[in-house]
Amino acid sequence: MSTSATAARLAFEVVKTACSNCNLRELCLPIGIEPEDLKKLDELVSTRRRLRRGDYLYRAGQGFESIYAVRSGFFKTDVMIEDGRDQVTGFQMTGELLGLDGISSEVHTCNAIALEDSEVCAIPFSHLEGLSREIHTLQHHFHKVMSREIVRDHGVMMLLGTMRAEERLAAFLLNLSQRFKARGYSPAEFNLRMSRDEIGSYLGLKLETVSRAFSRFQEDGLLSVHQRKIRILSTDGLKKLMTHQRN
Amino acid sequence: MSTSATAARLAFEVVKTACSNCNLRELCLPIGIEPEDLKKLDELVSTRRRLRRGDYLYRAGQGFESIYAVRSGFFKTDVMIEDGRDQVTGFQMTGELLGLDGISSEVHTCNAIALEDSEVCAIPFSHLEGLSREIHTLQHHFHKVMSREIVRDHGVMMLLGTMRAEERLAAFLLNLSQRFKARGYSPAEFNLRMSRDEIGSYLGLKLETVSRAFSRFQEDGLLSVHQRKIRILSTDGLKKLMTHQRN
DNA sequence: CCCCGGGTTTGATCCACGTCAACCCGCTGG
DNA sequence: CCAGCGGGTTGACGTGGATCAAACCCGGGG
Repeated sequence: MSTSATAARLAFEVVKTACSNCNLRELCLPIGIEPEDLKKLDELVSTRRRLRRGDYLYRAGQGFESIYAVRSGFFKTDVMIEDGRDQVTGFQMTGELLGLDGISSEVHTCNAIALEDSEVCAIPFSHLEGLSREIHTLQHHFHKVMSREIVRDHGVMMLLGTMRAEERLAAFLLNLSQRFKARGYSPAEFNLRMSRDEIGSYLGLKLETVSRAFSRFQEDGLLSVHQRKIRILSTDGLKKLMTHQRN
Repeated sequence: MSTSATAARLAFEVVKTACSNCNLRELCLPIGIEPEDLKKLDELVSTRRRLRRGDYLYRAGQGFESIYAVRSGFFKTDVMIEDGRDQVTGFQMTGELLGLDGISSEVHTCNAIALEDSEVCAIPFSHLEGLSREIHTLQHHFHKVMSREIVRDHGVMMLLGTMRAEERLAAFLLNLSQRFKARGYSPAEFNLRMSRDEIGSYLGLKLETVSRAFSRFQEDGLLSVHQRKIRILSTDGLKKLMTHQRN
């Protein structure tokens, strides 16, 4: 498969990166590391990489060798099957990890695409494994991160398997809201980095359905929507919508 | 939550278990381990546990301390949300691991239930972490297993998000078939351990829809179905159904 | 032997979401 | 300033699967 075309123009740069003073330590990997281990940790991140909106961080089929921590920006990952159908499997924001799917077969199984200009730290996986043999807390934290990804996926399966359109969108918005909040941004007002189509793909809906759900939420006074600018007017309303409805 | 009721009657037994001569080594964890490491490995599995059909291996909310390898039998895992809705997140057979979801928060996030009389090896997670610091290949293999779980979940998300009822069932049957084959059983003829309802829950469908799809496959000569006894008559037919259809 | 009950099948009807199509809005570039 | 365009909204209509309901099948117990 000729996936290298656009990927080729991606620029690498070796940077003197310091995990030890990175202000998003807790979100990424190194939580609760002993001071004396911090300098070892700094060797972990060998390269920093900048991406422009639309750039691929990696593509399905490419060899796997690093996982990536989002330093800034916003990504989506998607998978594709033979017949051309594809689906967004996740959206990643600052402090979150990308590429865990590649470990199993040494090959990336999905595409990771920047939804806005972004910057990531590349963490060579073999280094990570090596270092996590020395630093217990790093090892354990990494395992937790992988496990959390599994739990998150179960949540999405639940959403896709049992929830109706408006519930899915409500769940999606509440999740985003909370993640923005955790990063110090307003949980009530933010703008979406992804299109209606991408939201739909993630939620197993068509973009028209997503659009209608947005309109409905606005009519009901739960939200104000202007293009991709979202303001949540009633978190409770959204939550109620999810829990209560039917079944 | 009073989850301890039925769980209480589960019997533990400390067994002299030997991973080193377990005939499903390759499926479970220890692949490609050096001979001298094998005896260390044997200390890993501290307890064996037998379960009867319907028994819970663990419940959502219980503290996490071990992962489990299925030695024999068949399990399902399911998650539940507040309002009572639940969904089957997976079916596990011989040689597969259970409990990876519990690592992230030290608490199990789903229920694991035996669908037939089964036996599992309990692998205390802290032991596993300790040993994987010594044995590189164990560490790496474990990471691969976790990653594979993530990839599998993405596949299910794809299925739930983009496939129609019959495609879902076809994909499900092909997957089962392949897993039976990998274990030395017939890929063409097997009997399902789970009810139509459980299949439906896993596939995001109602049991009636599952039942109708089975009937349709039978009419079309792809399958013969008698109760839970399945015989696949045309693997290609099932595959074609998945790839080709619509969209 | 029949009765009972859980799981399954099948049919008739309903409805949430998909599909198709028109239109709109805000941006970019000529 | 306007044209063109990609993304978004809205409406009319079709349909796949849910829902409701009845009947069936099979194993187990009296």
